[in-house]
Parts: sequence; structure tokens; C-alpha cells
Amino acid sequence: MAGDLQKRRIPEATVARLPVYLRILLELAESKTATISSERLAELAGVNAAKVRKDLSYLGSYGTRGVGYDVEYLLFQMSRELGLNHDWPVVIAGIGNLGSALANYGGFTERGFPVAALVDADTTKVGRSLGDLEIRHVDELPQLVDELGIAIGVIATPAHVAQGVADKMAEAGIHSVLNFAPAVITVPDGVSLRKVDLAVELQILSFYQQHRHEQTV
Amino acid sequence: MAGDLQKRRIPEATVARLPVYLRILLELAESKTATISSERLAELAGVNAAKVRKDLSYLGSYGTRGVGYDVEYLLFQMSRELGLNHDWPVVIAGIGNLGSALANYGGFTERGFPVAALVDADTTKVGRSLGDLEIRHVDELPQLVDELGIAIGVIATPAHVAQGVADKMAEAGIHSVLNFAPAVITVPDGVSLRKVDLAVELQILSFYQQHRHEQTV
DNA sequence: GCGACTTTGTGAATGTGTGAACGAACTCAC
DNA sequence: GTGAGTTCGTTCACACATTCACAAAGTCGC
Repeated sequence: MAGDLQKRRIPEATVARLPVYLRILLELAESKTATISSERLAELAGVNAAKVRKDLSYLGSYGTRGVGYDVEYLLFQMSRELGLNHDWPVVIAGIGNLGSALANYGGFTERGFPVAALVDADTTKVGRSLGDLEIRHVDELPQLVDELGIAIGVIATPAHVAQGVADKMAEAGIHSVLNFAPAVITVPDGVSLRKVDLAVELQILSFYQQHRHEQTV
Repeated sequence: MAGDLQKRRIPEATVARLPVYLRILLELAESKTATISSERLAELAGVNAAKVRKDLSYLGSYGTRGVGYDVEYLLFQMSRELGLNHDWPVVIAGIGNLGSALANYGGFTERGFPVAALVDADTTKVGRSLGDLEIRHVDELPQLVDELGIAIGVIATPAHVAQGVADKMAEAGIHSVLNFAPAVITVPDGVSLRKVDLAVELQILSFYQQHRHEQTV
């Protein structure tokens, strides 16, 4: 009885896979596929079929035994669960090489994450335009967050200022941060943080490359 | 006796953290810090101290009880384990927005992953220069890999051609692939694959943002 | 050289994630 | 409506990862 309200806490590993399923379902919907089995979906997602069924079961019992999952319905439920039934405006901090590329990269807006603001600490950059956005000073974050309803902050600054920017974002009321800077940063409780570190990814690959021979002796 | 050779197989989770420790150690070395305790290193890496010790123990017993780890020595051992005692030339496939940014982003070369070649399938792009590299046609991959000793391929193409590029890379003898395209791709046995999907990261953040209220009732 | 203190390295306990297996629930042909 | 076939949802056992707790092994002051 006590555990009734909190019935389903979705495991982190599952949460990380849901967006992959979602993208596949979108493609299936586009190609007019009405239903999909866990087996086929698993194949497309590159995972085990049992895992797909378990993952989807956290969302509810949306499948039909003997048939599979209704693509449209599953899409609807999954979008709802992922919070994708509305847009989440994003601010990008640090308009250097990477920041500019991210700002120009259409993929964000397309998937419901419109780039609503750009900020930088460099006053020579402030005022310039990129696409149809003007670069603002990082100290204007609070107003920008407030006015534009910004929920997510993307950090594309040099490593040594990343923590400072994260602090400002948290202070401005941003609860989700995606960090591209090659630095470990911390955020207050209640703020979600994810990181993408390109060099780290390459180094992981390097490790396995290095050990490829030793491994399969 | 049989398990002697294969004494230490480093867990995946540990491998993913080693590059983070490495970066911190580099910073410590730069600031002339001679030794570091697992506790302090844990703090800097944002993890648990016991985890640090266990992770480092997979590399060997390089710490000194009562003292900590010698920064320089640990750096040396870790670099060796990660295969970072020499450069790993990289080819970037797909010179669009993201590909260009990656090519210009100095961070790769700086960390031992020089961008040695750029390829694209678009013949109007082939022949153009970016930085000091000329864009080559993707069909030249085998020669480029061979001549330049390329070990790692980075896919920054549109999703619908990513699998094809991955196939060509594997065929050309590349054993490590980093995929930025928003698509699930597969590679042959013996080839390592990692992915970075920006939209997926944002959607994961969106999930937790969506559930933030429900969670902490 | 001894005792107080520090810090590593690892065994054991706990928590999280995965995959096989199987009953339950559905479709379809006849 | 019955039987054969399909596919989901869930249980169970196991593998992997994390954290605690503590003996072992060092330092340092005197």
C-alpha cells in the first residue's frame, strides 16, 4: 500500500535507452509501420529483445501479446514519459568553435530543443549574431532563463571556466546541464548533469585498441 | 597457473573513468603536485574514494600506503595502459557543421589524436581545404588509412549514411569508431564502437526534468 | 626502534543491470 | 470454438559494479 504511489521508478539504464527506441519508433511511424514486435525493435536498437520488453514495461503494459506494440500509441506514451510533448528551450554557453557548431546544428530544434539563447563571457563576442540569435553576456542568464523559459543549459566553454558557468546556470534556475567542457563539474542537488567528453571517448577507444591483441591471444 | 597471464581484465566501467583520472593527474603534474591520495583524487573526479583505489588497483599496486600515489609515476603507468604513449591519427567522415567543428577543435590533437584526414561523399566538398587538410573522397579511405596509419574513425555524417560509412571504415582496416550520427550502427567483431548522441543526451535530461517534481514529493 | 597516524589494497556485502525461460494473453485458420 | 502459433510481461538466476570496512604497510616524531 505504501509503495503504490511510487509504483514505477525507471532505472537509469532504461532511461538512457528510451530515446533510442523513440527515434526508431519515429522512423517506423514515418514508414507507415503500424505495429512492431519487441524482437524487431531490439534488432533495430541493437539490444536484446528481453531488455526491450522489460524497458517498455516500465512505461506500462502498452503491448498486445501475439501482436506487438502499436507504434503510434507507444510513441505517444514514450514522448509523454520523456517529457517531449512540449519544447525545452536551450541556452548554449561559450560560443567558440564547438558552441557555434552546436548553435548551427539543426538537430536540436528538430527534436524539440530549440536553441533560445547564446551567452559568452567575452565582451568582444557579445552583441554579434549567429543565425538569428544575438550573443548575450553570461551575466544576463537569469533574465534570459526567466523570459524565455529556458530549462536546459549547454556548456561549451573552455574547461577552466566550466564550473563557474555551471554555478551561474544553477543560480539562474536551470535544472538540467549538459557539459561539453573537458572538466569535472558539480551541480547542486536537484540539478541533473550529463557530460559529453570527446577526448575521453577517444581515449576509451584507444584503450581497447591497445588491448586488442593481448585480449584475443 | 592458467589464469596467470590474463591476471587483470579491467572492467568497462573502470576503463571509462581512467581518462578522467588521467586528465586530473595531468593538471596536478602541471601544478607541481608530487603525490595525491585516493581521497583527494576522488573528490576531484567526483567519485567515491574506494572506487578510485579499486580502479587504480587494476593497473597494479602503484600507491604507497600512508602516502598516496606518485603523480608522475601513476601518469606514466596510466598513459601506457590507455595506449597514449603514442599518437593515434584520426579520420573524420562527414564534413558538415559538426564535422568541421570537430576538425577545427584543437582539443583532439592536443590529447594525442591528431586529425590526419577528412573525407566526405559530396564531390562538391572534395578538394576543398579545412585548416591544413584537404577533404578527400570517402572511397579513398583504404589508401588514407594505410598511408597515414589511421586507427580511429569519427562519423559525423547524416544518420542515413552512417552505417555505410562505418562499413567502409571497417573494411579499410579501422578498428575503432566514434559515431556522432543519430543512428544505431553495427560494426564487425573486433571493431570497437562508441557513440555520442547529442539529442539523446538532451532527451535524457528532459526525462529527469519532467520527473523532478514527482520524484521529490 | 616504538607508537600514533595515514592511506592503500582487497574481501565481503549490497545494489543494479542483463538475459533466459516460461506462463498468460492474444490472433488466425478452419 | 478449438488448436496452433505468436508475442508480451514477469520471474529468477547470474554477472557486473559500487561501497563499506579493515588488515597490511607505509610515514613521522622522538
